[in-house]
Amino acid sequence: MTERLVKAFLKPLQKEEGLNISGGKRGRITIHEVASAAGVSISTASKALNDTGRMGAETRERVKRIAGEIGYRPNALARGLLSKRSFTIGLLTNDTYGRFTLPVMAGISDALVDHGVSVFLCAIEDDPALAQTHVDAMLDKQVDGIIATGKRLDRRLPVDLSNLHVPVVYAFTEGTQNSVTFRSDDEQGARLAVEWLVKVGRRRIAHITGPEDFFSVRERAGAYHEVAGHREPVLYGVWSESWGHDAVEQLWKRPGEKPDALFCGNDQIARGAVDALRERGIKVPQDVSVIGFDNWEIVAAQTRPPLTTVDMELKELGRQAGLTVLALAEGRPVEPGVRKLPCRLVVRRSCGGKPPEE
Amino acid sequence: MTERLVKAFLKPLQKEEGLNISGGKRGRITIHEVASAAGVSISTASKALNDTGRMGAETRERVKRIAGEIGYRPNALARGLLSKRSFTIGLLTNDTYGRFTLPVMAGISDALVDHGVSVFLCAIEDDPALAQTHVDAMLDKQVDGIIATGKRLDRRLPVDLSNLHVPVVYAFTEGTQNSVTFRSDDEQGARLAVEWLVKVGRRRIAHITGPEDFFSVRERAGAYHEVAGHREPVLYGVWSESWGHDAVEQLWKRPGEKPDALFCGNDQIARGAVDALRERGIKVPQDVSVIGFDNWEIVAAQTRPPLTTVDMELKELGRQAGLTVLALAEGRPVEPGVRKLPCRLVVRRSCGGKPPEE
DNA sequence: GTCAAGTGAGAAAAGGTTTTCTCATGCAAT
DNA sequence: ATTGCATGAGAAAACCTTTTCTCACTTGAC
Repeated sequence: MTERLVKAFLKPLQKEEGLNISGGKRGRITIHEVASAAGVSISTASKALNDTGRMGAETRERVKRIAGEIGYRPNALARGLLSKRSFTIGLLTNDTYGRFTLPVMAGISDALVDHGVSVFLCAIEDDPALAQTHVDAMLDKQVDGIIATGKRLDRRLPVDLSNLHVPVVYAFTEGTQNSVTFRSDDEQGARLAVEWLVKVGRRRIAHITGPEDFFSVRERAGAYHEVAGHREPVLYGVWSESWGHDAVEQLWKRPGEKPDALFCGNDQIARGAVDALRERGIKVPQDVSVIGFDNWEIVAAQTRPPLTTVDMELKELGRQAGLTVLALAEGRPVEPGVRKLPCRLVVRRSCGGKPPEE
Repeated sequence: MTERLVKAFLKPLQKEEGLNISGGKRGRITIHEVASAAGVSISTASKALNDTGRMGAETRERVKRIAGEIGYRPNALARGLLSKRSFTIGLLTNDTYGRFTLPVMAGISDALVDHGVSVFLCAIEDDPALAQTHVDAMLDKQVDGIIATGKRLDRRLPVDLSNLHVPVVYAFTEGTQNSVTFRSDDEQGARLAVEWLVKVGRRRIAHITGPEDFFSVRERAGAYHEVAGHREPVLYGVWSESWGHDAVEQLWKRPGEKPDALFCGNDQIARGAVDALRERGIKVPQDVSVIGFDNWEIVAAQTRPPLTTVDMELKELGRQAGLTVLALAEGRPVEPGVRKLPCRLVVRRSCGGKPPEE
């Protein structure tokens, strides 16, 4: 029974009987192997492979060819030790569900993979000690930079990143003085939504949204008032379907004319609202248009009818944050400040209207 | 205007005018600083800090104290170069939404952070070239191991990890011959679900589930038949709310007795089913019990009524995968094979019945 | 007073790479 | 025949640790 037990990194060269379980770094090929296989010194080999230094074209080619043939790959640890660049960055987040973090992460990764940069993901759940542990671990590993991200624009992560000796970029979370921060332009996004409702012919547009203490809630409400006027009330609540449901109940219980459109603070609220309308026999989008916010596919696309909503372009946000932290790591100049990225309207079926021409 | 531009890693010691944007690794304290501050050689300093070698207790204490005071932290790159351990592992996934990856990641991180291990997250979207790029980048960085995870138990990642010289563990994805694979015990989970329905008094239990080509679908259906018998049909479809909705329509359009319980293949299907039942005026859980699978909080908890469902304990799965890859990296013996982890019943309100005693 | 054993601490090598410096060769110009 | 210079390639240092080896000194025993 214990015969099948295996050990990784056995000292003696074990017979590989299909035991691909183990690994064992023994075999890793170094530049020494390349050099001796090509009959040159390691310095020449290094220069050949990096296209630096002076040497005969034939030598350079031969070294490169041989390196390729024997499958040489430079050890990033050794390289990083010397160059002070680990080609590694850290992504710190307190967003457990990954609603915001995942798209941001995808963008970062997308932007940096071509530069050979890998990303440490550290999920800290609003736990300062855990956060510090993760930050320390990353600093020890000589990350080239850190991107901090969260689930809310107006809150800080529970750890101080302001005096690190590596660059820090904030994405979708509150940054510090003199830092670079990327965020969505919620005002513009809200305007996009309300203008679309106007464009499809709605006039009595109500706004059902999240808790008023969210900065983005106030920004969106501000833009809503600007475009829609003050004819309909703003209903503040929580970020849940059931609040969307309840809010519709409230609105339809009031005397007087009912809204003909609902601008909802996120897709979950919108979904709750759509459900409540259906239960009242009100047709979406024929009788009432409903628009969401976030473009959380899993909610927006599965609602019946699928939700027209505002996408915060978090992937693009991540991409830019990634390129920025890379620029800082390479010592390129970057202007500090808050960068607002525009949102995008995603037209599905909950408002009526046709998608804008491509 | 350009005065505010900043450069990271400026050669000359720049005045820090609150420019916490830049970083600049200049200041990093090495063991040389510790040694000279303590008036000992670097070898003595190293031995003092690592509690190895022989030396006077007083010297050891002094070195440790001074290291703490000046904030010394060993460079993991240099350490890794020598020890062949980078205290870094890679998590490879093709699950874009993170539905399965995030809990697994949380478990891995949770288990390994205390060991000083950080995790590279690599999202490859079924793109073999991208996957290879990521794997190469991780190998170059000398990861101690790789965990492969996916969105489906019976599919491989689009990259061959079978002959790497680092250990590989599979979690929630199909592994290779002679590898270690962790997966949920879907059969046991399904049994848990159906037995619960029986326990709350249901007898005509239908099963609405995903595509039959999913291995886990067949496993769950098998367990369902075992417990519930063959009185009611199994409806195979897709993993969406609308399928859940449609399936209920189908079931209730048939002549004869209707089911008094629905065992759904995932929470989204369950949610669609609940919605369809409500539209028909059928009360959940009074008239019909509905149970889901996955315990995807965002769906299960927001459904009205909140869904009773089966949790696959993915975090625990991640934890075990993390500990296993660590064990392999350290050369400890691990038995290859597939490990099935038990699921857990999460009782909410969609079935009636009381949660089991704590 | 000599020897063996034990103690505290430092010197040096190793790990894999990049980079700077040095050296030898060959060739053209004087 | 000597000088000057361009060229190709290697030696060695550096990055930061850990670990092994060596050395000097003290102590106790004969």
